[in-house]
Amino acid sequence: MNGKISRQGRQVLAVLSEQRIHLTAEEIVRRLPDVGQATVYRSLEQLERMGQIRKLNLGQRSAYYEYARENHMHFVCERCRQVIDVACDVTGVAREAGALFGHRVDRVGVTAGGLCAACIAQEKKEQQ
Amino acid sequence: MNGKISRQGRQVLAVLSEQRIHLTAEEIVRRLPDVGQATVYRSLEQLERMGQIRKLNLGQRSAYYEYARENHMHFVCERCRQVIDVACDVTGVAREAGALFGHRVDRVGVTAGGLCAACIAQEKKEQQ
DNA sequence: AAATAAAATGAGAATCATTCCTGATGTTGC
DNA sequence: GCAACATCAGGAATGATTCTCATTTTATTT
Repeated sequence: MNGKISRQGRQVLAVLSEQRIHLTAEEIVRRLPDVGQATVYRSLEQLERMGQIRKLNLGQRSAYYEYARENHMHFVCERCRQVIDVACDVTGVAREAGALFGHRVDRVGVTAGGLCAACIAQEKKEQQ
Repeated sequence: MNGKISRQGRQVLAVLSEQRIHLTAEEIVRRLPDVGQATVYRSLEQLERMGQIRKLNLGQRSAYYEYARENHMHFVCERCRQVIDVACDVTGVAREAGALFGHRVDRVGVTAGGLCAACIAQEKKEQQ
Protein backbone atom coordinates (compact mmCIF):
# COMPACT_ATOMS: atom_id res chain seq x y z
CA MET A 1 0.00 0.00 0.00
CA ASN A 2 2.98 2.33 0.58
CA GLY A 3 4.74 3.13 -2.65
CA LYS A 4 3.95 -0.27 -4.09
CA ILE A 5 1.57 -0.23 -7.02
CA SER A 6 -0.25 -3.43 -7.90
CA ARG A 7 -0.56 -4.80 -11.42
CA GLN A 8 -4.09 -3.41 -11.64
CA GLY A 9 -2.94 -0.06 -10.33
CA ARG A 10 -0.26 0.04 -13.02
CA GLN A 11 -2.89 -0.70 -15.65
CA VAL A 12 -5.02 2.20 -14.41
CA LEU A 13 -2.01 4.50 -14.46
CA ALA A 14 -1.12 3.31 -17.95
CA VAL A 15 -4.56 4.17 -19.29
CA LEU A 16 -4.33 7.68 -17.85
CA SER A 17 -0.81 8.23 -19.11
CA GLU A 18 -1.56 7.00 -22.64
CA GLN A 19 -4.78 8.88 -23.15
CA ARG A 20 -3.46 12.27 -22.16
CA ILE A 21 -6.90 13.50 -21.27
CA HIS A 22 -9.31 13.50 -18.37
CA LEU A 23 -11.21 10.26 -17.99
CA THR A 24 -14.01 9.30 -15.65
CA ALA A 25 -13.67 6.24 -13.48
CA GLU A 26 -16.34 4.59 -15.58
CA GLU A 27 -14.35 5.17 -18.79
CA ILE A 28 -11.28 3.63 -17.21
CA VAL A 29 -13.30 0.61 -16.06
CA ARG A 30 -14.56 0.20 -19.61
CA ARG A 31 -11.01 0.26 -20.97
CA LEU A 32 -9.88 -2.41 -18.50
CA PRO A 33 -12.33 -5.31 -18.79
CA ASP A 34 -10.22 -7.56 -16.56
CA VAL A 35 -10.08 -5.15 -13.64
CA GLY A 36 -13.00 -4.87 -11.26
CA GLN A 37 -14.73 -1.54 -10.84
CA ALA A 38 -14.09 -1.39 -7.10
CA THR A 39 -10.42 -2.04 -7.75
CA VAL A 40 -10.24 0.79 -10.28
CA TYR A 41 -11.69 3.15 -7.69
CA ARG A 42 -9.26 1.91 -5.05
CA SER A 43 -6.32 2.27 -7.41
CA LEU A 44 -7.38 5.78 -8.40
CA GLU A 45 -7.54 6.72 -4.74
CA GLN A 46 -4.12 5.29 -4.04
CA LEU A 47 -2.53 6.84 -7.12
CA GLU A 48 -3.97 10.19 -6.16
CA ARG A 49 -2.56 9.94 -2.65
CA MET A 50 0.80 9.11 -4.21
CA GLY A 51 0.58 12.17 -6.42
CA GLN A 52 0.74 10.20 -9.68
CA ILE A 53 -2.67 11.33 -10.84
CA ARG A 54 -5.11 14.12 -10.04
CA LYS A 55 -8.80 13.94 -9.35
CA LEU A 56 -10.87 16.73 -10.90
CA ASN A 57 -14.16 17.80 -9.38
CA LEU A 58 -15.61 19.91 -12.12
CA GLY A 59 -19.26 19.83 -11.10
CA GLN A 60 -20.09 17.19 -13.66
CA ARG A 61 -21.92 14.15 -12.39
CA SER A 62 -18.74 12.16 -12.01
CA ALA A 63 -15.18 13.09 -11.20
CA TYR A 64 -12.45 13.13 -13.82
CA TYR A 65 -8.96 11.79 -13.41
CA GLU A 66 -5.81 12.85 -15.20
CA TYR A 67 -2.17 11.89 -15.25
CA ALA A 68 -0.22 14.34 -13.10
CA ARG A 69 1.84 16.74 -15.21
CA GLU A 70 2.42 20.50 -15.23
CA ASN A 71 -0.33 22.18 -13.27
CA HIS A 72 -2.96 23.82 -15.45
CA MET A 73 -6.43 25.25 -15.42
CA HIS A 74 -9.55 23.29 -16.34
CA PHE A 75 -12.00 25.24 -18.38
CA VAL A 76 -15.51 23.82 -18.65
CA CYS A 77 -17.65 25.20 -21.46
CA GLU A 78 -21.11 25.86 -20.09
CA ARG A 79 -22.66 25.19 -23.49
CA CYS A 80 -20.98 22.04 -24.81
CA ARG A 81 -19.78 20.82 -21.40
CA GLN A 82 -16.37 20.08 -22.85
CA VAL A 83 -13.38 20.19 -20.50
CA ILE A 84 -10.42 22.06 -21.97
CA ASP A 85 -6.92 22.32 -20.53
CA VAL A 86 -5.53 25.83 -20.42
CA ALA A 87 -1.98 26.67 -19.39
CA CYS A 88 -2.30 28.70 -16.20
CA ASP A 89 -0.46 27.90 -13.01
CA VAL A 90 -1.20 29.94 -9.91
CA THR A 91 0.27 27.51 -7.42
CA GLY A 92 2.77 30.07 -6.17
CA VAL A 93 0.20 32.77 -5.52
CA ALA A 94 -2.16 30.32 -3.84
CA ARG A 95 0.59 28.90 -1.68
CA GLU A 96 1.61 32.35 -0.47
CA ALA A 97 -2.00 33.27 0.22
CA GLY A 98 -2.43 30.17 2.34
CA ALA A 99 0.89 30.70 4.11
CA LEU A 100 -0.32 34.12 5.30
CA PHE A 101 -2.76 32.23 7.53
CA GLY A 102 -0.29 29.52 8.50
CA HIS A 103 -1.69 26.84 6.21
CA ARG A 104 0.52 24.55 4.17
CA VAL A 105 -0.80 24.42 0.62
CA ASP A 106 0.09 21.18 -1.15
CA ARG A 107 -2.30 21.11 -4.04
CA VAL A 108 -3.94 23.87 -6.08
CA GLY A 109 -6.63 23.46 -8.68
CA VAL A 110 -8.14 26.13 -10.90
CA THR A 111 -11.49 25.52 -12.52
CA ALA A 112 -13.03 28.03 -14.87
CA GLY A 113 -16.37 28.19 -16.61
CA GLY A 114 -17.59 30.11 -19.62
CA LEU A 115 -17.98 29.77 -23.36
CA CYS A 116 -15.32 27.98 -25.40
CA ALA A 117 -14.04 29.41 -28.68
CA ALA A 118 -16.02 26.90 -30.74
CA CYS A 119 -19.28 27.73 -28.96
CA ILE A 120 -18.69 31.46 -29.27
CA ALA A 121 -18.41 30.99 -33.05
CA GLN A 122 -21.44 28.73 -33.08
CA GLU A 123 -23.59 31.22 -31.19
CA LYS A 124 -22.53 34.06 -33.44
CA LYS A 125 -23.52 32.01 -36.47
CA GLU A 126 -26.91 31.09 -35.03
CA GLN A 127 -27.76 34.68 -34.24
CA GLN A 128 -27.54 35.68 -37.88
CA MET B 1 -37.64 31.79 -14.03
CA ASN B 2 -35.95 34.84 -15.57
CA GLY B 3 -34.85 37.27 -12.92
CA LYS B 4 -37.83 36.51 -10.73
CA ILE B 5 -37.07 34.70 -7.51
CA SER B 6 -39.86 32.82 -5.77
CA ARG B 7 -40.62 33.03 -2.08
CA GLN B 8 -38.82 29.71 -1.55
CA GLY B 9 -35.88 30.89 -3.60
CA ARG B 10 -35.62 33.97 -1.44
CA GLN B 11 -35.64 31.81 1.67
CA VAL B 12 -32.76 29.74 0.31
CA LEU B 13 -30.82 32.87 -0.54
CA ALA B 14 -31.53 34.28 2.92
CA VAL B 15 -30.07 31.22 4.62
CA LEU B 16 -26.90 31.46 2.56
CA SER B 17 -26.55 35.19 3.10
CA GLU B 18 -27.11 35.00 6.87
CA GLN B 19 -24.82 32.07 7.53
CA ARG B 20 -21.81 33.50 5.77
CA ILE B 21 -20.36 30.07 5.26
CA HIS B 22 -20.56 27.19 2.85
CA LEU B 23 -23.57 24.96 3.36
CA THR B 24 -24.57 21.71 1.73
CA ALA B 25 -27.98 21.40 0.11
CA GLU B 26 -28.96 19.03 2.89
CA GLU B 27 -28.10 21.61 5.56
CA ILE B 28 -30.21 24.20 3.79
CA VAL B 29 -33.12 21.76 3.54
CA ARG B 30 -32.84 21.13 7.27
CA ARG B 31 -32.95 24.87 7.99
CA LEU B 32 -36.10 25.31 5.88
CA PRO B 33 -38.63 22.72 7.05
CA ASP B 34 -41.43 24.20 4.95
CA VAL B 35 -39.53 24.04 1.68
CA GLY B 36 -39.30 20.77 -0.22
CA GLN B 37 -35.93 19.27 -0.96
CA ALA B 38 -36.47 19.28 -4.71
CA THR B 39 -37.35 22.96 -4.54
CA VAL B 40 -34.20 23.74 -2.59
CA TYR B 41 -32.14 22.05 -5.29
CA ARG B 42 -34.07 23.87 -8.02
CA SER B 43 -33.63 27.21 -6.28
CA LEU B 44 -29.92 26.62 -5.77
CA GLU B 45 -29.56 25.89 -9.48
CA GLN B 46 -31.47 29.01 -10.46
CA LEU B 47 -29.63 31.24 -8.00
CA GLU B 48 -26.33 29.93 -9.28
CA ARG B 49 -27.30 30.67 -12.88
CA MET B 50 -28.24 34.17 -11.78
CA GLY B 51 -24.87 34.60 -10.12
CA GLN B 52 -26.30 35.17 -6.65
CA ILE B 53 -24.62 32.13 -5.17
CA ARG B 54 -21.75 29.82 -6.05
CA LYS B 55 -21.62 26.07 -6.08
CA LEU B 56 -18.41 24.56 -4.74
CA ASN B 57 -17.22 21.16 -5.87
CA LEU B 58 -14.55 20.39 -3.36
CA GLY B 59 -14.40 16.65 -3.76
CA GLN B 60 -16.44 16.05 -0.64
CA ARG B 61 -19.44 13.76 -0.98
CA SER B 62 -21.82 16.63 -1.54
CA ALA B 63 -21.45 20.07 -3.08
CA TYR B 64 -21.26 23.22 -1.00
CA TYR B 65 -23.05 26.47 -1.73
CA GLU B 66 -22.09 29.98 -0.69
CA TYR B 67 -23.44 33.47 -1.08
CA ALA B 68 -21.60 35.21 -3.94
CA ARG B 69 -19.17 37.83 -2.66
CA GLU B 70 -15.56 38.71 -3.44
CA ASN B 71 -13.92 35.80 -5.18
CA HIS B 72 -11.65 33.77 -2.95
CA MET B 73 -9.85 30.49 -2.69
CA HIS B 74 -11.25 27.44 -0.91
CA PHE B 75 -8.69 25.60 1.11
CA VAL B 76 -9.61 22.09 2.22
CA CYS B 77 -7.54 20.65 5.04
CA GLU B 78 -6.69 17.07 4.19
CA ARG B 79 -6.57 16.14 7.85
CA CYS B 80 -9.63 17.76 9.45
CA ARG B 81 -11.57 18.16 6.18
CA GLN B 82 -12.46 21.72 7.14
CA VAL B 83 -13.10 24.19 4.33
CA ILE B 84 -11.40 27.52 4.91
CA ASP B 85 -11.81 30.70 2.86
CA VAL B 86 -8.56 32.36 1.89
CA ALA B 87 -8.32 35.72 0.14
CA CYS B 88 -6.85 34.98 -3.27
CA ASP B 89 -8.39 36.12 -6.52
CA VAL B 90 -6.82 35.00 -9.77
CA THR B 91 -9.80 35.76 -11.99
CA GLY B 92 -7.81 38.22 -14.10
CA VAL B 93 -4.95 35.82 -14.80
CA ALA B 94 -7.34 32.98 -15.57
CA ARG B 95 -9.44 35.14 -17.87
CA GLU B 96 -6.38 36.21 -19.84
CA ALA B 97 -5.16 32.63 -20.08
CA GLY B 98 -8.50 31.54 -21.49
CA ALA B 99 -8.69 34.50 -23.85
CA LEU B 100 -5.39 33.40 -25.44
CA PHE B 101 -7.33 30.44 -26.84
CA GLY B 102 -10.44 32.40 -27.68
CA HIS B 103 -12.48 31.23 -24.73
CA ARG B 104 -14.66 33.56 -22.71
CA VAL B 105 -14.01 32.93 -19.01
CA ASP B 106 -16.99 33.86 -16.83
CA ARG B 107 -16.29 32.05 -13.62
CA VAL B 108 -13.05 31.08 -11.88
CA GLY B 109 -12.69 28.90 -8.84
CA VAL B 110 -9.54 28.05 -6.94
CA THR B 111 -9.46 25.03 -4.69
CA ALA B 112 -6.43 24.17 -2.62
CA GLY B 113 -5.58 21.24 -0.43
CA GLY B 114 -3.04 20.79 2.33
CA LEU B 115 -2.68 21.08 6.08
CA CYS B 116 -4.40 23.91 7.94
CA ALA B 117 -2.61 25.92 10.63
CA ALA B 118 -4.48 24.15 13.42
CA CYS B 119 -3.59 20.71 12.10
CA ILE B 120 0.06 21.67 11.62
CA ALA B 121 0.19 22.63 15.30
CA GLN B 122 -1.63 19.46 16.26
CA GLU B 123 0.74 17.23 14.34
CA LYS B 124 3.76 18.96 15.80
CA LYS B 125 2.39 18.40 19.30
CA GLU B 126 1.69 14.74 18.65
CA GLN B 127 5.18 14.08 17.37
CA GLN B 128 6.73 15.14 20.65
C1' DA C 1 -62.95 39.82 -9.23
C1' DA C 2 -63.67 35.38 -11.84
C1' DA C 3 -61.83 32.39 -15.31
C1' DT C 4 -58.19 30.63 -17.63
C1' DA C 5 -53.44 29.67 -18.57
C1' DA C 6 -48.77 29.02 -17.18
C1' DA C 7 -45.33 28.04 -14.03
C1' DA C 8 -43.53 26.43 -9.58
C1' DT C 9 -43.97 23.30 -5.70
C1' DG C 10 -43.63 19.02 -2.81
C1' DA C 11 -43.45 14.12 -2.05
C1' DG C 12 -41.61 10.34 -3.33
C1' DA C 13 -39.49 7.41 -6.83
C1' DA C 14 -35.58 6.81 -9.90
C1' DT C 15 -30.80 7.43 -11.08
C1' DC C 16 -26.15 6.68 -10.83
C1' DA C 17 -21.38 7.53 -9.04
C1' DT C 18 -19.06 5.81 -5.35
C1' DT C 19 -18.20 2.93 -1.28
C1' DC C 20 -18.72 -1.15 1.43
C1' DC C 21 -18.82 -6.14 2.17
C1' DT C 22 -17.59 -10.92 1.51
C1' DG C 23 -15.68 -14.79 -0.13
C1' DA C 24 -11.95 -15.96 -3.27
C1' DT C 25 -7.45 -15.47 -5.06
C1' DG C 26 -2.81 -14.22 -5.18
C1' DT C 27 1.76 -13.04 -2.74
C1' DT C 28 5.42 -13.30 0.57
C1' DG C 29 8.42 -15.11 3.97
C1' DC C 30 9.79 -19.22 5.96
C1' DG D 1 5.04 -26.25 -0.20
C1' DC D 2 2.56 -23.88 3.35
C1' DA D 3 0.79 -20.63 6.60
C1' DA D 4 -0.19 -15.68 7.12
C1' DC D 5 -1.51 -11.79 5.00
C1' DA D 6 -2.90 -8.46 1.64
C1' DT D 7 -5.46 -7.58 -2.45
C1' DC D 8 -9.07 -8.62 -5.66
C1' DA D 9 -13.75 -9.13 -8.11
C1' DG D 10 -18.40 -8.86 -7.96
C1' DG D 11 -22.38 -7.52 -6.16
C1' DA D 12 -25.05 -5.11 -2.73
C1' DA D 13 -25.60 -0.81 -0.20
C1' DT D 14 -25.31 4.09 0.19
C1' DG D 15 -26.42 8.67 -0.56
C1' DA D 16 -26.54 13.00 -3.25
C1' DT D 17 -28.99 14.66 -6.93
C1' DT D 18 -32.58 14.57 -10.50
C1' DC D 19 -36.99 13.28 -12.36
C1' DT D 20 -42.12 12.68 -12.35
C1' DC D 21 -46.51 14.15 -11.70
C1' DA D 22 -50.51 15.64 -9.19
C1' DT D 23 -51.44 19.87 -6.74
C1' DT D 24 -50.89 24.65 -5.63
C1' DT D 25 -49.48 29.14 -6.60
C1' DT D 26 -48.91 32.98 -9.59
C1' DA D 27 -49.81 35.66 -13.71
C1' DT D 28 -52.97 37.06 -17.49
C1' DT D 29 -57.19 38.10 -19.61
C1' DT D 30 -61.73 39.52 -19.56
